[in-house]
Amino acid sequence: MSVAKALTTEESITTRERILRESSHLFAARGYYGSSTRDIAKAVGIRQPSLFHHFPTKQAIFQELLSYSLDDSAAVAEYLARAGGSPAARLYRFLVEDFRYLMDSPYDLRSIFTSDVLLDDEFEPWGQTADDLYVAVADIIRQAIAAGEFIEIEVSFARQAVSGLMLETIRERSLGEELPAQRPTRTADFMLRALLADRSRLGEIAAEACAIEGLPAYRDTE
Amino acid sequence: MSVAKALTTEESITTRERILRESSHLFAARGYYGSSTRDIAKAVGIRQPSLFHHFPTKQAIFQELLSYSLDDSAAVAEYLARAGGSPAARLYRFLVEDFRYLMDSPYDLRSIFTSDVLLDDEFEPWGQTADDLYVAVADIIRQAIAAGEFIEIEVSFARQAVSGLMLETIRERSLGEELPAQRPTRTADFMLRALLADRSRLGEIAAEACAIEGLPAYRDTE
DNA sequence: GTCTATATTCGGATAGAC
DNA sequence: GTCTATCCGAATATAGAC
Repeated sequence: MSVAKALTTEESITTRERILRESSHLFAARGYYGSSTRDIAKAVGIRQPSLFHHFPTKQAIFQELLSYSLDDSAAVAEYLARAGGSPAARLYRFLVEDFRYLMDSPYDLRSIFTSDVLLDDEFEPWGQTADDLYVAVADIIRQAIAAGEFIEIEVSFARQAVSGLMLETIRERSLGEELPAQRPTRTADFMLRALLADRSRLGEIAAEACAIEGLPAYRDTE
Repeated sequence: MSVAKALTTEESITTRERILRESSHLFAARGYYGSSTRDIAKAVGIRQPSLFHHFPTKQAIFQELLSYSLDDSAAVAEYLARAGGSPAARLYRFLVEDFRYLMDSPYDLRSIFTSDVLLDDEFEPWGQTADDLYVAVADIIRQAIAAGEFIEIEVSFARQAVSGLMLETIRERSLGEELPAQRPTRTADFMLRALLADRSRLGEIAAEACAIEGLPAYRDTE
């Protein structure tokens, strides 16, 4: 019954949504410029000009994927940067939330993070959003160092380590097999182990992270 | 005097080498398919058809960059996977060596690691080399867990964390400013802090890592 | 070793029928 | 909402002069 339901759900996906999903996989595999509108159309099962009924340009497809992957993450990071309580717990919560969102997404978002294109003028607004996200994460790390929860470490370096782990997770997911459900917490554990001044607080911090409330919701597909 | 020397050195770079350097930057910024041979030629300061005097195809340029970034790293990782002594120290040494190589390289090797293209048939041999590299690193990690030096952690996850950090370092370097000279050891420290069962052994392990001898040499440019 | 000129294929996007 | 047919610019690569 649940299989039948799943199939029904699959079949009710709109063409527009299928374009987004197939595009994300092609962009991830061959880059934005390496994926032609003909490739996308073929993957979706329509002819090339039919794409332009759903999106005005190829750019618009990519922009929608960018917006999906960045807007909500940035909102969550900025919320957590301003929230109270343990900064370490807030970083932990961000990692768990963001990984889960990326893991469960039907899109393969590698091309956004590897960002062949993010520097281009056409996509500049999202370069800005990506910056906001980075600044918010760096801010949480700075707070954790100031509070003595993290070791003395260069903030930009720690922030980059976070990005590196995220990117690698997205990449792995797109290589095929499903990632285990514990992956988000495991990744957050890993990160915190490297950063905490007192490793034995990890359990306590994870518990506090779970209790944080009021986060902005992530967008659904469809 | 040393500045004059440096300038002389700069000016003695061959056209072929300049093609490799400019290509690597373009590939990193806009992807392999997003960078035309016209773009490359313009960056080098010659006309587009002149490229084909130095490389038979555009593919061949990318393949040379692939070979540069993967062959020696894989050789070093495989040597260290078979070497004796502390596995943790061997992983540490690999991280330091590989980061230094990537940091000091005149090429921007992001496009190789983000690998839009590595899955393509045309570049299949280097997909294999990348696999060899990953297997060797995973093997060192496995040895360290078995020896009780590392916490019980999923090997593939730890290996991915290594890749993520590497990628992020390459990316950062290419965004502009020079990275500090301590970056390789700092990165290795970070990684080991997350992995070690007993964090206090870090100093001792770094010292043993420095003492490892007989590593295959990395290639020079020109 | 670099140039001009050009062959040829493939890219994004539009017009208009159904 | 999808199709066929088509425009037009840009892509890789070659030929042959200097």
